[in-house]
Amino acid sequence: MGRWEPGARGRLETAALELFSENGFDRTTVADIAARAGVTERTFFRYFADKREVLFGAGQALQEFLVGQVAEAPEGTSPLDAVAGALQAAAAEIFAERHAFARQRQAVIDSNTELRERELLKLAALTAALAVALRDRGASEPSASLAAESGIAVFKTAFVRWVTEDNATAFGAIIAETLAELRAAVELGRRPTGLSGD
Amino acid sequence: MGRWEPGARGRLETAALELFSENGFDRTTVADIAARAGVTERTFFRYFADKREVLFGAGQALQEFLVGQVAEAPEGTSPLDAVAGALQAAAAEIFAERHAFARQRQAVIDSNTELRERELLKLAALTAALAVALRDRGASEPSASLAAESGIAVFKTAFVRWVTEDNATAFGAIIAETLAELRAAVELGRRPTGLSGD
DNA sequence: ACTAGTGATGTCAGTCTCTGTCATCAGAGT
DNA sequence: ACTCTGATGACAGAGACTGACATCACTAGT
Repeated sequence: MGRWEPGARGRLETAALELFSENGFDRTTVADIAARAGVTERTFFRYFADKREVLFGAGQALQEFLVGQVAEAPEGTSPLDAVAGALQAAAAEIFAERHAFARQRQAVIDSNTELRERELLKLAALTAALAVALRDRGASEPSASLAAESGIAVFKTAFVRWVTEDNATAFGAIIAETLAELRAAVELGRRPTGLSGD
Repeated sequence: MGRWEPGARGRLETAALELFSENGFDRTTVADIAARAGVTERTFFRYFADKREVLFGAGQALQEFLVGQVAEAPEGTSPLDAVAGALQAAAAEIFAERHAFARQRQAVIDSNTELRERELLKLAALTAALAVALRDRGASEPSASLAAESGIAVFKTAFVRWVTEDNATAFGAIIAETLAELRAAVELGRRPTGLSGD
């Protein structure tokens, strides 16, 4: 393993979040981050493919967790419910104790378009992985992708609320409410409304 | 207006799509594009904020069209139906005659992560704009965003099918089918399934 | 201990994206 | 002709990222 000061990766992640919070993403150079972490610019790029990636290391773990949860959902669970259940589990086991961290991180991301762009890419990858997991448990194709998309839409919407509200309302409760809203919104259109339609 | 050879913007867009198709996005430099278009690299960056943006000029027009359609939807139309109606209109009036172009463009985008990233950003902006349009016609907040997200999910899924299938099936028909699939997928979960839930 | 091997890091040179600044040039209005 | 304006060119430079090679600390084998 490493022979130098261990934990270079973690130091880089911490340094980056601090500097982005203090000075903003654009006004922080990779050289700045590397200096604070006590390594070289070159080393930064050995750990992270690009400057933005330093903020998204945890995404991989979340994705694996959610995919695992979907795979283990009780048989007979509908695709959307399987995703919703996975989100509930993540809310309890991953997000619950990281409200402060999530806020700081999200504030940085929201303040910069490039970072929001990367976040969307990560969410799209997550959506695709969930669709695969749903197919693996028997869902057919258009449904699997749509359930995954809907589930992530719920997650995005709920996450904004959770991070925005000062009093850290239980993330799981917000997810449940948001899912109900989605169902209501989609069902609303069921009744004929005079729109030309098909 | 321009005093030099007019249409610099269009020439840059054409040159970029050609070169990206021929050599790939990474192996094409902005200098290459500018040279083929008969301008300088500096001029490229006067028209487009960055190298990727040259492929997304049409997005703005599409967004305005869809927002306009949503605004004009008959009163009483549900949010999701308003979005679906707008998509139908766009399918007929914008996409119908551009199947070949859409395929080429999408092939380029799909072959590069950075471009897919930008595409996601554009779709997110579109989603946000639709949510605003829905609120303007009376939708409440969580519903507006969720309807917009769901509508865009339908669009994304349907677009993939439309571009993938060789025989250019009517885009509108695919959209209608996909919307029905979404409703089925979301309703499935309505019945209790033994999932812990709330 | 001595020596070779391994993995993480440093060093350096270079390409490409993107920006700021100033000069230039064609055409419109006077 | 004279000026004003808007688009473009020319240049310099910062910063992101890459490839190639050297180095150093520790490990394993002898």
